[in-house]
Amino acid sequence: MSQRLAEVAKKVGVSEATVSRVLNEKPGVSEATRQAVLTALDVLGYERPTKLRGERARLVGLFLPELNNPIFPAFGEVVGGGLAQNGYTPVLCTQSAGGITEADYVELLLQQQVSGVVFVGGQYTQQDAPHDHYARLTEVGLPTVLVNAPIDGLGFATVSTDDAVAAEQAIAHLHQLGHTRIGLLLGPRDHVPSLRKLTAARAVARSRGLTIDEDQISHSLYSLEAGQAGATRLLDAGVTGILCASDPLALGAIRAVRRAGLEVPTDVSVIGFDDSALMNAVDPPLTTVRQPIEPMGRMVIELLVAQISGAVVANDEFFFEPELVVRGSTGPVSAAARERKPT
Amino acid sequence: MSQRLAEVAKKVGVSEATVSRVLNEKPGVSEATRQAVLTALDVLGYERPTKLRGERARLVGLFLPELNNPIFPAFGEVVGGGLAQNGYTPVLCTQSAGGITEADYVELLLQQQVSGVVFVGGQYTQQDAPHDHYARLTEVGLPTVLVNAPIDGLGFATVSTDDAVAAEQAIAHLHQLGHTRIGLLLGPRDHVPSLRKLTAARAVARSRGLTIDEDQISHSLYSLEAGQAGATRLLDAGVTGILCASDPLALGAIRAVRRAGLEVPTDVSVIGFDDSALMNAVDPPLTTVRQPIEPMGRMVIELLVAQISGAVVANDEFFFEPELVVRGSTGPVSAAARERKPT
DNA sequence: CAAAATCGCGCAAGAACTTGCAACAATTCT
DNA sequence: AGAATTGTTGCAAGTTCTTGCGCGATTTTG
Repeated sequence: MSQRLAEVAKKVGVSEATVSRVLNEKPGVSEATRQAVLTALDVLGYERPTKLRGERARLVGLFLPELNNPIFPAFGEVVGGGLAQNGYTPVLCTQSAGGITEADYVELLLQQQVSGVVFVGGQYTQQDAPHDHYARLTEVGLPTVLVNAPIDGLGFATVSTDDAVAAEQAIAHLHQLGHTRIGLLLGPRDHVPSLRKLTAARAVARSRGLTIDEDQISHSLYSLEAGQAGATRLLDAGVTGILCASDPLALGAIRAVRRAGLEVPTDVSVIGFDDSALMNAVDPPLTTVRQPIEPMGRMVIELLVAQISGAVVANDEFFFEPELVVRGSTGPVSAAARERKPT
Repeated sequence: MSQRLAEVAKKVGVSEATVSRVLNEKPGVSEATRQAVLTALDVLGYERPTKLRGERARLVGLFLPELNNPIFPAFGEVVGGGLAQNGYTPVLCTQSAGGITEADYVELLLQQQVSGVVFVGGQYTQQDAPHDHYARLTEVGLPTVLVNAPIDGLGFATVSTDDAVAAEQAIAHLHQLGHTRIGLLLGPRDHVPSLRKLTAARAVARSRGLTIDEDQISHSLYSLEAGQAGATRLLDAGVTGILCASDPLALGAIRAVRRAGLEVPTDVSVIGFDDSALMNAVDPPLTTVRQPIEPMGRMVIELLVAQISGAVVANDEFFFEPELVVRGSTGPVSAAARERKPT
């Protein structure tokens, strides 16, 4: 490994001086020789010093928790597109089971000298998960934007859907349809957006004279199958309307309803959350609370780009109002349903 | 910018020698001093030489053409997970409109010294798109694996779903149900997998005494809306069964059928392709030809890892047999449908 | 067609970085 | 307590890389 520069020089048949000039973008080297040197550099596995790598690739880390729930690819598309338009290249980091951890990804991105990081989901959304690696980001002052949950004490700019409004709209919709026993199908117990929905739902319910007991709340993982299992428990508790924390959970709930020999929305109404792709094509078309991902994505880009260009942005949490999209999975509570009792 | 090392040394209050030792991970430096030097390095914006950036991040570029069609996130999940299990970090590259081109991404990955590249889709699947940047990959001998279409003359290992078998299964299924006027809703005219399906479908149709005329073939972009438009044309031609080149196209076709005042599958049968997520939850549940993405993904990983570790793998195209999944969007041709004539 | 200008390149001096060695301090052993 | 051991650091010599200068080749100009 010794005599690296000399070795390259010998390979191309030029002097060390010429190689050095190529490496430092100095003038006085013909294009032909320059290419020859660069080729030899690659052939010999010589790592080009950073200066030579064109202008620094302006990379931005983009964390998506998973790709199964279509809302995350959708966020990825919006944010990734916005980054590209601003001249940044998104490096998508998805947590795949058994693989690389979020902390590993953060180190990796720091090594790659990324210009910034966007988290659309990750450990920060779960209170009990390790949060230590986020401190690394503040340490080196890396521009960072979070989506849908803040991290206390680290002062990251955050862009969130207003979960309280979402819960309020959903509960109001169900209540107006005559539902009084409403179940909540949420994510894990320490998941911030789920907690926020829970708190808001309880408050709204109370103000409308309803109660949401413990057995009307189900925490599960964010998969269709887990949703089906959780919803089955809720049905046992006699609920006639289910508010779900994601669209896949809602699809699981619909499956659970059918498995119980009931129909949606005749016997049980189901509301999803996200309005991810194809939710108008499922059976029945899903009533759901839409996250305004386009404006949120634009805000994320704006905050990130501002930080990268050195501006000190307000490290507030910016809330975006969701929108209830009424389709076919909710309806008036039926007489039969009103009779149905907890088992 | 001169005297870089000396400058750092002065800042920390040690000799150049010590800084040099830290930079090269040499022993004989106390942990405290090491940290002090590293901090000063960051503070002064000194770019750490690559050696110091932990062990080289083993990156692998993963090209997905888009994220709207759920089959691509699904591929991403399988391949990304497999890479992680083998100690590689996937860098997902998705073509976002107006942003960075595929050629740019390739250059970027080369600069980042990736260990290999996987293409799940991209310009190589379209015969008329520029292919020049792929030659760069062979030039530097970067391990590369393609999915679902080969590139002539460059000798990349390729893993594909057998489009011929897919077309055969779909046509056979429709024919058995009594359909004789079968339409093809395909991707762009120069899209290799679509061409392969077209060729195979025509051959199978001929062997069964059917014909597929020009007006029974529709080429469009791969979006639900484009599919709807294309399918409308096919319905005008009087087809009773439509074979689509992707699931979103099939959903577009179903929408077109309904727009025409007809029903699926009573009046028109629709077959998708991919069996992407949620296709059993749409209305009606979609009959589709499943791409075996799990085994394909494993093969991709195997081929890539073998190449990275220096093995010379056969640059063949490996074909995987798809599987017809019969659900609710196909049914026997009705008397009314048989009467329906081209407009 | 020759003189002049320009360009590309190697030489060699010097700058930047690495490393063997010895000095010094802290700790452990006798 | 004193000696030995271990670990940390700076000095200075050795490598490796950068750059000013001039030579020769090629192109341009009168």
